[in-house]
Amino acid sequence: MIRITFPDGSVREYNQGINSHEIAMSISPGLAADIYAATVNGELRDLSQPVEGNATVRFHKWDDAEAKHAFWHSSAHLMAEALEALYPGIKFGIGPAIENGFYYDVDPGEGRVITDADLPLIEEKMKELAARKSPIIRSEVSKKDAMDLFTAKGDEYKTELISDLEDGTITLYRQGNFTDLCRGPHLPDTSSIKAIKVLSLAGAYWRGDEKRKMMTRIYGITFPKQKMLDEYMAMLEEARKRDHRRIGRELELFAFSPKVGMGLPLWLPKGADMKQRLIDFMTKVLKERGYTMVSTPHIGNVDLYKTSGHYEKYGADSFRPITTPQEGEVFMLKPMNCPHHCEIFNVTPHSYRELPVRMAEFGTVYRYEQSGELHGLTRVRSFTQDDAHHFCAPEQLKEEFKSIIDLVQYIFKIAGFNEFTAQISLRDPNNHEKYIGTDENWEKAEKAIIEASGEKNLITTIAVGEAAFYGPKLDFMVRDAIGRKWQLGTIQVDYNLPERFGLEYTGSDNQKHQPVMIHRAIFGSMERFVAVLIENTAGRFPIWLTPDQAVILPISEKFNDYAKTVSNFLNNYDIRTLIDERNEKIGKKIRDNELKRIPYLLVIGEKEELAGTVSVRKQGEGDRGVMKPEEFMSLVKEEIKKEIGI
RNA sequence: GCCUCCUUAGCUCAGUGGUAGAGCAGCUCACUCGUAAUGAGCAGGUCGUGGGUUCAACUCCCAUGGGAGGCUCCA
Repeated sequence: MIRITFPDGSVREYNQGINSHEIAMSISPGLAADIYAATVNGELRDLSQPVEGNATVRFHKWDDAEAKHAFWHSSAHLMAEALEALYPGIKFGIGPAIENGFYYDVDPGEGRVITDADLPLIEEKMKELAARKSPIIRSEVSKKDAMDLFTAKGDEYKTELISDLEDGTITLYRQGNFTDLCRGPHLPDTSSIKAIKVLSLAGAYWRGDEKRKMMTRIYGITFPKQKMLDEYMAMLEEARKRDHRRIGRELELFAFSPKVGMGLPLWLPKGADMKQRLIDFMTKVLKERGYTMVSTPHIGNVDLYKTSGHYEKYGADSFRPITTPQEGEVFMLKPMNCPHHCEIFNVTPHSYRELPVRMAEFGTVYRYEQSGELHGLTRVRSFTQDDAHHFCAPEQLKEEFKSIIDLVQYIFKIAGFNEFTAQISLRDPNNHEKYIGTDENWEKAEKAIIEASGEKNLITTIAVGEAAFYGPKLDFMVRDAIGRKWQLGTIQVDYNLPERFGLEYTGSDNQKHQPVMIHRAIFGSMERFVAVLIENTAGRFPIWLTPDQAVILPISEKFNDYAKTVSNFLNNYDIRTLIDERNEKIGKKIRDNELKRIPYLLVIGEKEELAGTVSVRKQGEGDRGVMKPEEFMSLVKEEIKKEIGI
């Protein structure tokens, strides 16, 4: 008999050789049907693997990442089995579970191409195979046997993977006619894979190396219930509707023109207006928080970037240098603002009494991103950073961090991102050569970040070894309305540039000291921030920010004059108000303006003109009743005050 | 950059080896209207660009521009 301990502390006894699935079954068949993997003595295992000896067992239901992982990993194998049946001789790379579903990288073989039209066929085959309820069988093999098996099959990708593995740790999983090299864990059989969708195709380099072969990556997702798949597909559809590129065009916020150049955004009047409003708001907040605004040119002498080290690091991947009629004179488009800011710091001598210096700029930078990397406003070749640099003494780091975290929290709240997390990136303690700066300073900085985050109650994860070579950092991730994560703000400590630019200040000891530099951005870039804002709000922006706050809808052209009176009144009070003067029925005007996401629709007709009122309709919510223009104005002002406190 | 796919009117999309269609948007006219699409008419495209095959190309082939998804979340 063996003793099994459960997470709640209870203990049950079983015969030798029992597996997790059978244990779950003994508790209740309902539980057994709900679980997909088990953690046995802290190790993630197949349900069908026997439990040896006394053990603690924790079952994983669907909501656990471990369960989804096993489920999707087995689904990847199921897809591979289908692919092998459909395309004999196909070769397999890797096929992992991912955050949403799974993929398999395959090489269909010379001259064979898998296209979108094939996806439904693969899906059908998977359904057919899943219905066979084949058991998924694990086996441990020697390195040699594994090598022989996949060599015989001619699968050079698997043999390459095996050659990197330790003998004695290699396991295979087989279901039906398909055997795969795999660590597991897996489902006991394919019967629980009920809802299957093969989603898309993509190219992916073998082992992520662009010098190696391009594999065909097939993405899919599966669920134990059809309803869950339906919900997932609905979520994808919702994400598609919120796509900032689509909404950006519909609401006339921004555009791209191949003639201007790919990745170079054109801000249309409404989008430019919104962007400027964000900049104005941020500028006001920064000034209140002890920042000084600076402004620097869009180009800089190549020597500037040689000094900063950016030329060496990014020069080859960037826009080409700009030459002038003057022999030997070379400029570059500015890829970042920091070198310019360092030179501003260097213009005057500094005393410890002035520190910290907080220098901010909405600086437009230019980076030659690879054409395939470009994406809407989130990945562009010219963008405006809400950049700032703090120059401070090492002992001021923690306070500076706290002030920035505070600012980030404030701005995110106003922008409507109520849920966010932060990642602290520290250096790899075993690889000191990789980093610049003294151990003492690194320890100080890392301690400052960790303590500041703790004191500001940030939810953080710590990533060891993820720091930049020049310093540790703190990155912020927001979660949007449909659960997607976006990286927005970043705070980075830098010991590199102060050294390269010879920055210094005079301390209380009358000695020269090197300041520490902090790079930080809250929005990240105006482009990216607007994109995330669009996707988060689906174009229903906060009223303080939205391009048009109200639109007046006259019932007929007879009331256009009264509409002008009301619109003049509201515009005088800075309520951004339009009139829909088109000769259309009121239903049509309402529909069109609802689709434009204008927060308030003011219907006016004979009754309103006689009473001197407006009939207020809130976007997406419907009729709010009749009120005087003054009352409506106060209502909007009140709402803005709630949003941004002004 | 690389892989797969897409590229037809301002937008969303049909379409066929015999030189183009719809809806919406736009314009004009009528209606002067009460909370998510009034009706009629008009106009709008050398089918992304450049080659090739063909009696004939929007359609087939090649090149090129642009767009979409993706390019380790590791056996």
